[in-house]
Amino acid sequence: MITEQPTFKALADPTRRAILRQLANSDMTIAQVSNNFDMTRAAVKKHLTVLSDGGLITVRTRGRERVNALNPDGFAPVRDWLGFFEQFWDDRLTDLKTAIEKDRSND
Amino acid sequence: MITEQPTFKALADPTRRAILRQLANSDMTIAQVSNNFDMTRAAVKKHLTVLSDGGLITVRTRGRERVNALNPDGFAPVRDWLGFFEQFWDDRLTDLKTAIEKDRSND
DNA sequence: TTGACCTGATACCAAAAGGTTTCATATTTA
DNA sequence: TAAATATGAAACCTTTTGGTATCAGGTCAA
Repeated sequence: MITEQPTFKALADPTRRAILRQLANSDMTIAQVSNNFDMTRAAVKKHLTVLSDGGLITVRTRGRERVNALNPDGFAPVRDWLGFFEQFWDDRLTDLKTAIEKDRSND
Repeated sequence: MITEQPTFKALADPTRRAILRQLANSDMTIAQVSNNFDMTRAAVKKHLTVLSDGGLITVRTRGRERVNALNPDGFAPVRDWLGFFEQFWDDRLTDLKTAIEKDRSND
């Protein structure tokens, strides 16, 4: 609801996740990214816009080109969100352990 | 493309992520989950189906009720996917460090 | 058995998403 | 300057998505 929504939305599409993997290897212009997918440049451009909105990539201008680059920090919202659950499970395990210890002391 | 798509898709909706947080606290029937959201039971049921398809929750029958529970293992595909990028960045840092060391040895 | 209760499933709707086509604009470069 | 290159943006189309309303079926309790 806060600001994590654009990130999760950006990751929901398989084409966009594939683009991110491409960008992990090297920065690419829109045309370069387009060459790797079976769709028009306009469609790829839309995906790049969504990825940018989600903070997962950055775009810099180089002459008439736009160079897209992965933004490692953009993954933070997702990692944090997953972290909530992991923390939760850790706490649950701790509680379970405590309960067992307590039960043993009652023997 | 493999089997991670249903998981990412399930996480893309804010209502579904909210449901997961609810289920982190305790297992709930469809009716119980519905009480916490401003939409019909049918709509919530659809969301639960998507979450189940994504492997993020499990559903067990208890009489005439369906009890929905969080499935911790369901998050693995997302963690693994994120892991690829983290591994990648680690390698990049290692390469950078190596390059710097090599450069220094040339002084 | 008979209601009351919990859920499944279907039909239907409006809005969003993913694509394409087309045209305009900015940069290079011959 | 002119042509080629790289992109932005808008209009349009089809499918998916998130929701509702409605009805049928299984389960519990009096």
